[in-house]
Amino acid sequence: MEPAFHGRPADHHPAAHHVYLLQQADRRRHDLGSCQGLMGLDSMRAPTLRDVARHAGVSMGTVSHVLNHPQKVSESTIAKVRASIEELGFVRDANASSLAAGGSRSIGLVVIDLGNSMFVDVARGAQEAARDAGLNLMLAASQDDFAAQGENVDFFAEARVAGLLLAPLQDSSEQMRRFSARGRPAILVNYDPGDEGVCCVVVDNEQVGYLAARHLIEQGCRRLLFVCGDEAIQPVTLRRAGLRRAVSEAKGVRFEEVHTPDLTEQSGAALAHRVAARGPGTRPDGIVTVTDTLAAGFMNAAEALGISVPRDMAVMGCDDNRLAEPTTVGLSTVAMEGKALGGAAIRMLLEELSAAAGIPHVHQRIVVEPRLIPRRSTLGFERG
Amino acid sequence: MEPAFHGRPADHHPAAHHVYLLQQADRRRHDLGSCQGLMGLDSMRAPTLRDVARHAGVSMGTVSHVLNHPQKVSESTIAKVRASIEELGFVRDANASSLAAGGSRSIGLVVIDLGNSMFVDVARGAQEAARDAGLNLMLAASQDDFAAQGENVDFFAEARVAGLLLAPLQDSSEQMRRFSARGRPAILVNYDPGDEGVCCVVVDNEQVGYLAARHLIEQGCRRLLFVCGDEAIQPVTLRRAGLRRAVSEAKGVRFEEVHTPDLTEQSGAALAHRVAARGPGTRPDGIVTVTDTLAAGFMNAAEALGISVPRDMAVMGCDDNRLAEPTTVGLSTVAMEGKALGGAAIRMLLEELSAAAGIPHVHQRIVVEPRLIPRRSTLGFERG
DNA sequence: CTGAAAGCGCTTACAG
DNA sequence: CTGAAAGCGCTTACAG
Repeated sequence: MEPAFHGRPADHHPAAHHVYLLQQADRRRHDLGSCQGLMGLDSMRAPTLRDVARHAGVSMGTVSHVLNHPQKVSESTIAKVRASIEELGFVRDANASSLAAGGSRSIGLVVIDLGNSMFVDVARGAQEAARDAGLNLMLAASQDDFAAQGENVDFFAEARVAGLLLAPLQDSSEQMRRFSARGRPAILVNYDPGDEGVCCVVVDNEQVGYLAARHLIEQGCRRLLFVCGDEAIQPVTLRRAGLRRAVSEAKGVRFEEVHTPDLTEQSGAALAHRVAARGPGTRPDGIVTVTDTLAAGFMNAAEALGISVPRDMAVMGCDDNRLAEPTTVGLSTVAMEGKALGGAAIRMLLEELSAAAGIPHVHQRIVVEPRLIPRRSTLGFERG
Repeated sequence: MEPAFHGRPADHHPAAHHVYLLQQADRRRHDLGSCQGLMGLDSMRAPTLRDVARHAGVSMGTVSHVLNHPQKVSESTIAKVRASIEELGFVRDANASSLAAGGSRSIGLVVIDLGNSMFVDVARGAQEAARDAGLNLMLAASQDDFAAQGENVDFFAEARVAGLLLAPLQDSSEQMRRFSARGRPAILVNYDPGDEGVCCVVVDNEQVGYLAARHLIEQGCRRLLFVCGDEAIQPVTLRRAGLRRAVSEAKGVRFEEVHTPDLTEQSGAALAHRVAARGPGTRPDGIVTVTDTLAAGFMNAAEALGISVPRDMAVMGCDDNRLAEPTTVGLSTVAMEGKALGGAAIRMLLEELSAAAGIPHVHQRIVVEPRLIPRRSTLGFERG
């Protein structure tokens, strides 16, 4: 068989293919013919706005107006210019455009990780709202790496985007400052900076913890275990506070806290071993992990260790992270409404962008309520 | 309580806050002081490369070299320039940079939808590979909208990215042509163009269907139902072919095909009603839906209609789409290895980019094998 | 190793 | 409504 680049086999209609190629070549030559003599153009050079202007017999300013302010141009001129654009296959250079105009219609979204469906939802919600507003949304994911997040923020700063949405897991004020120094607005998503210097859209993470613990208590659990992971992350701290509040409101509920080195499945699995080692009598009857990932690791390991969820023990996660490892039984959790977060963040940014023109902007803080999602991992628990 | 913009309450350390503000102001004045008299600068203007050059006492070319080709500059000059950059808070303008240099180090990824975890995985795999290669990856999601996909492709064409990754669901050659006209490489992900004009990285979708059907047959199913949705989408067509191949290899297996208007849960649920209406004797004992979404809709509706999965009927999806609605019982499926696709696509693009410098590039086609993931929805089936 | 200058492809006052 | 011209902030040969 011939190598692919020698041509297509006969049964692939080589003739039609050839004709097509010739048409392409013809067209190119024809399109640029009028200016070639004058300019000494390389016929392979991509057409610029100047080429369009010459082809249409108007000035560059007029072409630019057709592109950006068509209401300032007569119908007939618009038609003429559009035809030339079409014929030459002109694609404007957004870099030159932004440079000359001093800004772009794009906004950047930096998300810490796409491995948590919460952030995927934020991206989808933001994308939708941005499109509705006629803005371009560019997404950058940081693979759970704080340094990469900083590079992404810098990237958008260098790109001179109109505004930024940042969904971090920890204090990123330094990274944001670098961005905001240019005077462009930035909004925090799912992170509460705790002061009034920045707009933010957050989920009530204290309530997340509260709903989780209260649900377990309502299911009849009386010996709770909170699995808290690394405390440095804001959602973890807040959720823990909510867990405690739920316990303090109930009567006769004991609880203990365990800190895992991180929030991975592995840590969840390791915890299952520790719990199993305890012996049935002293084990907790309800577990809340601060993330679904931990819960998934725990449940999948517990099974093999002879702990049955939910019969022996109810388990709750937090996040409604559908990208966490699947569990044998549906995992009850508290959902974060990421789409709502993303949409609200875009609308907030739009407000700040339009406010930039004179009106003093007051930084806002929108709080979205979380939602309990009970599934089999807790609904099947029966107090023994 | 006072409104937030009147200032912070005393217990927030207002003094420290004030000091901080003053430091900021001082610094600004100091930094720009040296050039203000000469240039009549507005002290609020963001510093440019020219400002850095003056501040460091070198030419703009040298500053540019420090940024882009530090090996061409002496140690001492680099240090001097970097200090000025730091002190002025200079952030280079990527638009100007790309314009002058005639290209960027960014590559674009256009994904049809982030609601299918397959594409999230593609994005993550591509992100990782791009970062390893020192490239920036910009992601644009199209919300399952073909026109939006085209706009995203055009956006990257206008941004003059170095290359493009496109993960569509249908023939997008027209959109790609507009991009490639600039001579920049583009790679298709998860879509096979069927000719040699484009590089692509695809999953063997025929094999996806084959694995799904064979698995059901191995579980003992003898009356299969294929739920095919809209045939216009390439993966659907191929998977259906694979399903048929598996049946033709087996003995004594009957099958029928059903076409749903689309691939949504609602269609899956509607199908459950039709199947339930048939009466137990004539129902299929194994169902393959071409997407997990359809399967989820089916399963969740079937439950309420008195059909028990997997006892009465085994159900398989395709995609391993973890963003599909959760099902009461784990859904068996065939996974697409999106991360591998994304990573391979980036490496392919890098190859094409370096090949651009003279060596004729031969378009390639990488095929990734799918992977069967058996879960409860089929493993619990017992031939009745 | 460093500097002066042309130019990348647009946009936007400014005149007509 | 249209055109000529300055300028956006960089990079890159080209000389020194």
